[in-house]
Amino acid sequence: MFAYTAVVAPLAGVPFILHADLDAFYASVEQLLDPQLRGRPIAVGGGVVLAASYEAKRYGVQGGMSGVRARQLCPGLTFVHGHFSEYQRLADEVMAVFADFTPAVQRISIDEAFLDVSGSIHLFGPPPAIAQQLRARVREQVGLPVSVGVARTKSLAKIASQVAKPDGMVLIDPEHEREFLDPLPVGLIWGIGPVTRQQLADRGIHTIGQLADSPWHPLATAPTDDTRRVRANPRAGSVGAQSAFGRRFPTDELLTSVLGHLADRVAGRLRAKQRAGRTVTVRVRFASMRAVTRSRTTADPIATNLTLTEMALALVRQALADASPTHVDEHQISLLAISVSKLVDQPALQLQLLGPNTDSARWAVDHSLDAVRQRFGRAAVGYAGVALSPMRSVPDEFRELAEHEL
DNA sequence: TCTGGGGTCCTAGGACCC
DNA sequence: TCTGGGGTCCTAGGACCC
Repeated sequence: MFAYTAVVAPLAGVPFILHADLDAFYASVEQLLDPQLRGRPIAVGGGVVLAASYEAKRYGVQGGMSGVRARQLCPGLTFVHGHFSEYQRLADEVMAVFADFTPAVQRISIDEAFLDVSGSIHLFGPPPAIAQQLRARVREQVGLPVSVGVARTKSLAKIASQVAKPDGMVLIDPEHEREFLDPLPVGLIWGIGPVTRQQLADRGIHTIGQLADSPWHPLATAPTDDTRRVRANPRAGSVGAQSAFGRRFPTDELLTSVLGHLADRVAGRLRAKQRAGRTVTVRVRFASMRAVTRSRTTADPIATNLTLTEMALALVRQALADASPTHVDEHQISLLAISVSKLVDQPALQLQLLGPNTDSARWAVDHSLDAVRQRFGRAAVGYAGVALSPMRSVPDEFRELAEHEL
């Protein structure tokens, strides 16, 4: 790992952004909770690897990989069950530490955040010193390793934190950005994934410097041109849920049971935050892995299980009817998803004032079920016709960690 | 052994209005 | 009969991120 150690004199008007990223977060928490796991290759999960420790990553084990494949790559791998509520609690503690350094904290997932520290310099010193204090406090107070990138823009800070991993700090000096970036692989740029990386590689472009000097430069906004601000607590623009279930024929039983379950999750989250949405989108993935989407926008916002289920069912049937499978693998489907967007606030009071239309009656029913669940737990009331889904590949607690604030 | 689940953003075409 | 251009909303697909 290399770092610019020169302390940068704060340039007037130059913003300083930190990107702080907890290292192998779930796996690090498991190693924190159980000292016997420290220094060993571990994976959280079972059938699917949800997270891997650095010791396991060295063998090529990655999140999303099947457990079988992971064991092939790393025979000494230890699987542990996740302590999901601990992940949330410890990550929240880390964010609280961040907030001690600046109010301008934008959390972008459970385990990483941007901080604008431009206004904190007079309190804590130059940005690299702030980054090191922050890392030390997270280590002492929470016990977890965190890597931090320091730079003039969000994109640059994000690149810097990746270079800093594991457990390091990297500053990109605003006066030497190109020198720093040029030798790095293009894949480090936020927004350049496997597809774009391959397209660039086909044209002989592998480094950021080569990209900057090429005609394809506009493919991605240059990290140095990034003007996005650190925004505290942006609200989610959509809510969704999906379920993968291997290959199955799209029978009425399958569609109603899976869509009912998904609609229950999505609409329940909307009601819990007094929100509703006007656009319903479904996604159908065939056994061939080809996926299609169908969406519909309504005049009235939706937040009830039954209305959402009905709309989703109609859209999925439409998608299946349009498909006319030419491929044998498109007679069966492997995933269904529901997403609701164009969200609006919908306080309960406001809904009651709308009068006794169908959806407000449904809303009242759902709302009382929500109340029962709040008191006695989710399992207390099953959705009509939906026993607990027999094909859940990932625990609900894990799903909840990925949910964004509505 | 086929490849989980939560999101965001961008593009492009068509409908519709002025 | 044929013709313009701008703006907004909706739909579908896809890349990407954690």
